[in-house]
Formats: sequence, C-alpha cells, structure tokens
Amino acid sequence: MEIPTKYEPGRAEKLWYEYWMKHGFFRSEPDDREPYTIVIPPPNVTGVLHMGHMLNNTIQDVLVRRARMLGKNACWVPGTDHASIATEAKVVAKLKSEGISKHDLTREEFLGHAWDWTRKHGGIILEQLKKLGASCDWDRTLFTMDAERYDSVVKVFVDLYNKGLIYRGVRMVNWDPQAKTAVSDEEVYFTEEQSKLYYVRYKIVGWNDYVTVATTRPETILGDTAVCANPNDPRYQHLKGKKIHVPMTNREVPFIFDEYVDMEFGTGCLKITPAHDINDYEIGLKHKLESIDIFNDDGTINERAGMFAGVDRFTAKELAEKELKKTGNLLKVVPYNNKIGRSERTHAIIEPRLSTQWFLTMEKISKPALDAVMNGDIHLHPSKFRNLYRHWMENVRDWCISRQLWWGHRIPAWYYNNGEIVVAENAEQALELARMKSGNARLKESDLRQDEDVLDTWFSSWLWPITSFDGINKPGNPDLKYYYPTNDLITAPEILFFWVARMIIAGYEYMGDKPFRNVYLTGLVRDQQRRKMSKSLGNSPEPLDLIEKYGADGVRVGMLLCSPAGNDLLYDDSLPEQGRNFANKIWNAFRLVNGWKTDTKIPQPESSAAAVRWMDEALKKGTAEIDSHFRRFRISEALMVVYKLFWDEFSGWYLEAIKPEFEKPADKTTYDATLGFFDRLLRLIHPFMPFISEDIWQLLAERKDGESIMISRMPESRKYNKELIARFETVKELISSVRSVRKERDIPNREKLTLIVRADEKSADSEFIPVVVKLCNLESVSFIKTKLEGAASFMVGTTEYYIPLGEKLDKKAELLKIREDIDYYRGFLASVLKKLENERFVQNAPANVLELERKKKSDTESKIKSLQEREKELKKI
RNA sequence: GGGACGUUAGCUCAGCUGGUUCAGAGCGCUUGCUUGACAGGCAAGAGGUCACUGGUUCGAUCCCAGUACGCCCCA
Repeated sequence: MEIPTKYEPGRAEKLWYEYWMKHGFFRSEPDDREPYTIVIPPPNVTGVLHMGHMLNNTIQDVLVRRARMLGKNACWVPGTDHASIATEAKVVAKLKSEGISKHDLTREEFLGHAWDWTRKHGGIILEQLKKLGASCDWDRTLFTMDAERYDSVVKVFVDLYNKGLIYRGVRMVNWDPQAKTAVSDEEVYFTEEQSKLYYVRYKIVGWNDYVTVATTRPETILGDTAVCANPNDPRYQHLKGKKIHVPMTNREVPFIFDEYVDMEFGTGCLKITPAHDINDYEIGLKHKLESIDIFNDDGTINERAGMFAGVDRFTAKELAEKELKKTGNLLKVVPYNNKIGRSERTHAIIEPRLSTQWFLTMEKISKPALDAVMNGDIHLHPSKFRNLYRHWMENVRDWCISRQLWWGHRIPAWYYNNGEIVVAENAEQALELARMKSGNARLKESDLRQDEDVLDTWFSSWLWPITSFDGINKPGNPDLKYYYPTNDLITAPEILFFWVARMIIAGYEYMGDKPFRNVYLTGLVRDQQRRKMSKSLGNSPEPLDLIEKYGADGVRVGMLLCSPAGNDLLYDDSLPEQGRNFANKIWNAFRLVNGWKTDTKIPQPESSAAAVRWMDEALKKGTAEIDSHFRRFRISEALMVVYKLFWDEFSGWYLEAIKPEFEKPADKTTYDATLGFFDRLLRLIHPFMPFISEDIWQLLAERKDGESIMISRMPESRKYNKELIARFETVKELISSVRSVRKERDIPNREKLTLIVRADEKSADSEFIPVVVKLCNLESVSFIKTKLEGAASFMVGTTEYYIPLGEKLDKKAELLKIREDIDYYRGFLASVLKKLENERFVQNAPANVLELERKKKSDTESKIKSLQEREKELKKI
C-alpha cells in the first residue's frame, strides 16, 4: 500500500473522534480510581470559538488526556454561560434589525426571543471544541441558566440574604438616557471630544469675595453640594470652615479639602456634585455630603434642580452659560479636549447616575479565600499572581450583583406595601413570608411585585465548580463527593478577580473547601504587533480555518509551543505551521519504519545494539523531564521535550543509526525495539497531538475494536543511566566534528574516511564506535598512542582525533585553526587562573567549586599543550 | 492616582532563588545538499557587556537599592 509522503489530518480527525465518542472514552462516573476533574470556563452560550478558547481548551485537553493515561478517572465537565449582557445585547440587536424595540415587548416576550436565540446559536461553540479534539464528558454538558443551575443561584441568593450578607445600597451607574437603562462599564466607549471648560465664580458666604471653579458641566452646578480644594494647596487655606454660595441656587455648601483634587488642573478648586460624577460621589461619601439628583430618566432636568425643569441636559448647559454670564459669575470659557463616555448601543452620552442596587458584603466571606491562596492550599501558576491576588483580596469591595437586564437569573426579591421587601425562592414562599412579616393574611400574590433586575453573570459562574455537580440542590451527592474539589482550573488572568477569586469564596462558603487545587493562568493571544486579538480589529484568524489548514494537532502544538504560563502568546501563522511540520515528521518516521522488512536470520549489528541501549535511556530521561515539567505546569516546556525527543533523538540520531541499507531487511531484535520506542513516543505525544498519535498507534500493531492509545498507560518515569547518555553526547559531538571536517574540505559523503583516535582502545567510548562508523561513513577506526602528522585533527573533550587526508590536507588552514583554538583556550585559562590566584577565593569557596576550577585548569593546560605540539609538528612538514 | 509584573540572541521565551547544566531553547538567518522516510527535509554555522548605575560577596544574569523604558489590573 502506498502511503502519502504528507500527513493528511482531516481523515484521522473525523475517524478517531467518532471512534472515541462511540466507545465512550470521554465519559466518567465515580469509581474507586483517583479522580481528576476540570470544569470548563464556560464560554458564552451564543459565542463562537476564538483564539483564546483554542489556547485555553488545548491546555485543558492536554491535562485531561494525560491524567487519563496516568490511570486517573478523568472528568472534564463542559458547559456554557448565559452571559447576560452580551447575549441580551445580541438579542436586542437582532430584534432591532427586525424593527422590534425591546421596550415594546413584555419581559416574557423578550425572554421568549432570547431563549429562541439561545437554542438556535447555543452550543455551536461546543461543537467547535470537538474539532479541536476536546475530550469533555459531553453527557454532562451544562448551562448556567438550565433548571438546576437557576435554582441553585436563587437558593444561594436567598441564603446569603438570610445570613445578612446581601443588602440594598446606592451606587453610581452608567445611565443611557436614550435607552433609559443602566449599562455596564464594558458597554461604554470613550471618545476624545472637543468641549469647553467654564470658569465660574462662587461667592464666599460672609465675605465680599469669590472663589473660582473650573468645570466642564455648568448645568450640574444645580446639584452641587460642596466646593473642594487640595489640603496642600496654599491658595485656599483661608477658606477652611467657610460656606460657599452655589450660583443659580439659594444653597450654601461647605468648602472642603481632599487629596483627590489636582492642584494643577483649572484653578485647583473643584465643585462637588455627588449625584452626577463618580469621583464626586466618592468624595461625597467620604465627607458625608448630600446628593441632589437633578436629572430625569430621559436626561431632562427635574424639579429638584430648582431651575430649567423639563429642559434637556444639553439645552440646560447653554441656558446655564447664559444665566451665569448674565449674573457676571462666568469669568471665562476656554476650549478643552476631554474624554466622553458613550453608550455602545445608542451612542448617547453616558450620564453617571445614582441608583439603588443589590450588594454582597465581601469582607467576611472572602477571608478564607485569601488565606487559601496565601498558605498554598490553592496554587496559582505562575506564582507571581499571588501578590496581585492578595492585594485585591485585602482591599475587596462589596460586590454589586444586580443588573438592569432581563436575560439572567431574576432577583428573587418581592416588594409589597410601600417598599417592604421579602426575599424567597419563589412567589408562593414570598407571599407567605410577606403575610407573616406584615401580619396581613389577606395579602394576595398580585400585591407583590418582583424585582425587575437580574443578577450579575458572575453570580452564577462563581458557583460553577459546585453546581457542575449539582452541589447546591443536592448537598453531599455522590458525584459531588467524588469530584469536588476539582483539580485544575485553566483560565485567563484578566478574570482572576471577577471569577477565580469569587469561585474560591463560594467554595469555602458552600462546601467548606477549595473549589480547585491549581489555577493555571494562560496568557492572552495577541497578534504580531502585540494587539489583542479581537473581532472588531479583524486581526484574529478563524480557528476552524486554521484547523482545516494545519490540522487540529498542528494548531494545538502551535498554540502550546509559544505560551509559557502567564505570558502572552504572539500569534503568527508560523506557529501552527511548526506544529503541522512536526506532525509530518512523525508521519514520515512511521513511513520509514513501516517500510522495513524483517529477517529473523540476520544478527543484530553492533551499531544497532548500541543505539537501542542509548535510545532506551534517552526515552527514560525524556519521560522524567516531561513529568517534572507537568508537575510545575510548564506545559510548553514539556511539549518541547517531546518535540526534541522525537525529532532530534529518535529521528535524527536513533533511526539514522539503525537504518538498514537500502532495500535490505532489518534484524528482528532492532525492529521490535524500534516499534517499542515508537509506541512509547506516541503515548508521550498523545496528550498534545491526540489524532496523529492515535492514527499511527492503530497502525503500529494489530489492534482490536475498543483499543485506543487514549486509554493506554503513559510511560512511567524511571531512573536512567546518566553516564551512558553523557557518553553518547560526546559521540554526537564526535560525529558532528567529522561532518565538519568533510564540509570544510568539501569531501563528499560517499567517500569513506579513516578515523584515528589518540587513546587506548579500551578506554575510549568503544561501545558507540560502530555507530560513529555508520553515521560518518568510515572505512575504519584505529587507536594510536602518539601524535599523527599530516592529518586533519580535532578534539572532543580531552581526546584528540585524526583524519588522514593525504594530499587534501591544507597546512595553512590547519595551522590557522590551531592558532585560533590556542588563543581561545589561553583566554579561558587566564580567567580560571585569575580565580585560583585570588587567595580569598581559595579560602572561601566550597571545596567542590575549588576542585572544579582546578580540573578546568589542568584540562585546559593539557589541551593547549597538545595543540602546541601539533602546531610544531605541522610546521615541520 | 493606587497596585502588580517585566527588561537575557533578529523574534518569542527558559535559566528551578548566587560557582561547567551558565550564557541556553524554538523559530528566523547564513552556507552547502535531487543524501531513496520527510525540501513541511538533512548537514554545518553565525548571533548576546544578560536594560543602565551603584551596593553586598572570594564570586552576580541570579540578592539589594536607585534610574530608564515597557506592559497589565484597579480607580
């Protein structure tokens, strides 16, 4: 059968993924093996796969596949997130394109559309993950808004409320006056816009004097409740304790001091409007100032302003300007560039506005989560994130958990009478509670009104490791007991606080235990200019196209090769290309071995026997290194070991060393050993490249239906012979040197050479001499004890080698080379001597270091000596 | 403004907490190769005052301080 010279990934990917699914290899049920659990960071339900997902899920799959092959009961739980903001925005946009406005729909109607959308687009992303080779237990697929998860979220809210940890409070939100809704920070974009800076004078009460304030928003003067300067500003010290009269009103407000004020900006004096500026709000809280909200929902001025009631905010600005000018309070107006926040959806200018929101008290419940990371109960990889985590957790703020949206878990709070609140799992319980609390048994369900808002998306995902096993609804169920705490969490550092920290908090609050043992933080995928990959920039390749082009294995390797933990990955097409080339290399190594015929009558050549002995040790060494890298989550380095083990050691050295002559059969012993090595290598490769490893593994021997590399055992780490490996490294150096001699003198490969070693036959690395003979195409190797004249020479370690060249010897070139070597070694010797002649070094350095330096000295001296001898000999000729 | 991290070869990064595992890897680059598995390959090479300035030490890429630049998170 003719095997193509290039590996074709498409066929293998389809064939083997179906095979794995058919045999249920991804499924996991509790048993008596050790569990290994990962819960997926749930992608947005209506999202599509991007490069970040590719990286993240490749890493998870590598870990899961490896754990499985280490004999653990591996369970990777997949699922999607309802992503309230993102999904709702998409549904709103889709309805808009059909001419439907969200405000024309009832909540139920809108949710109907949202569910339709979710059912239509939901889970596409999970199908895409399958193309990547993800070995999730698909029978466990979850959704943050499915029935069990929804109930869990509601139960947790009620529980936290009853524990007194949830409260209602005022907070500044980004208000979109056109859509009449609050929008999240993520939905606000900033543009640099030309505006004006107004210098307005405020009268100092009791004095015939003024203080000047610079502001971009004269209309909000109507809501001012203080004027503020920096406490270190000498210009305003005399105003301590004074009252200031706010123009256009009859209010007198305090003059206060706060470090927040920038002395360089404007006049160094700031008007404080707590209801309409986020920074003013903070200052207002600190100084216990009154907040006067002067705007209506639609951005018009309300009665509380005392002036301009009913006027739009932009008109109000013009009117205020006129009014101030008329009273002589407007001193000057200068052009000014500032950053204006606009709503992503309506492009209206955002109005900061106070509103009542639900909050979760964080301080108490976050304590165990801080401790867990600090005392090493949970490991962050790389560990540099510990400091960041600590800083955040020590300064944790209360969590605003309500969102003015419909798509999500509706807040289980009901209002009745005039602002009385009950919190319960459902309407019936709420009614019962309300009757009890009010003492009014006649309250009807229609007297209760449920809160319109939903919960922050993270308020469901913070429970993910628990709800993945339905741990809130069914505490202590068998799955939960077996799989919780999970092992590793793989996610991006940007959501360390939003998500990871909160999962840890929830874990201790609801399970009394950590949700996972290790957190591996991946980097961001960026393009060559270090820009984030994003849809809007259009700089992100389409992942499925990449898989099509380079193969899933190739793309996986590409993603992993260049992404050490916590470092960004600068994506370039050369990465999956390298991965594809590696797959091809494996494929061709298989073609070679597969093409050999064996003959049991042929004895094993010495060179092959030696190569087999070495390859076995090299594999043991590689396996140990891979284990060690995985223990420390150095996944790209583990892959690099596999890569070099296969490409350099196995293909480059071993296969070349044992390769039978053209169209001649191989001996059985070597052949079997080679298949054994190939098998071990494929198993090491499998977690990284599941498809090609399975494809070749299935061809390597007769396999029965139901056999698979993915359920075979990973080669185990064993002690290896360091000394033998070191000897072979010297042999490699020797072989390279002979090749150099050929290259420098243009001696073709097929021309046989003679190698002479200045050493005792027994003391040399005679074990591998047959390998050298074969790889260098040597006529013979002999040993002498004296110098040899008229030959090319070189040194490996402290041993001298000669290759007689007869006429071809270029005396001048040889001499030059020797001269260079002598100069180099003399320089080296000088640096060693400098140390050894330093008395304090000799006195203070540890014995072994001293010993090493002395050995360096004697080795180098002997090298120089033999080079000099040789130089003398050459000159004689 | 507060905080965290970083600066090592043309690029992306290792260097596991001071001494032949010390200056490394992969990619890229240069020069040869129709070498009967693979040009998606093979062979041989070139490339770095380890950001800068001080300090500690017998000895610093590694520890300390400062400077410069970069990046991220929070506000």
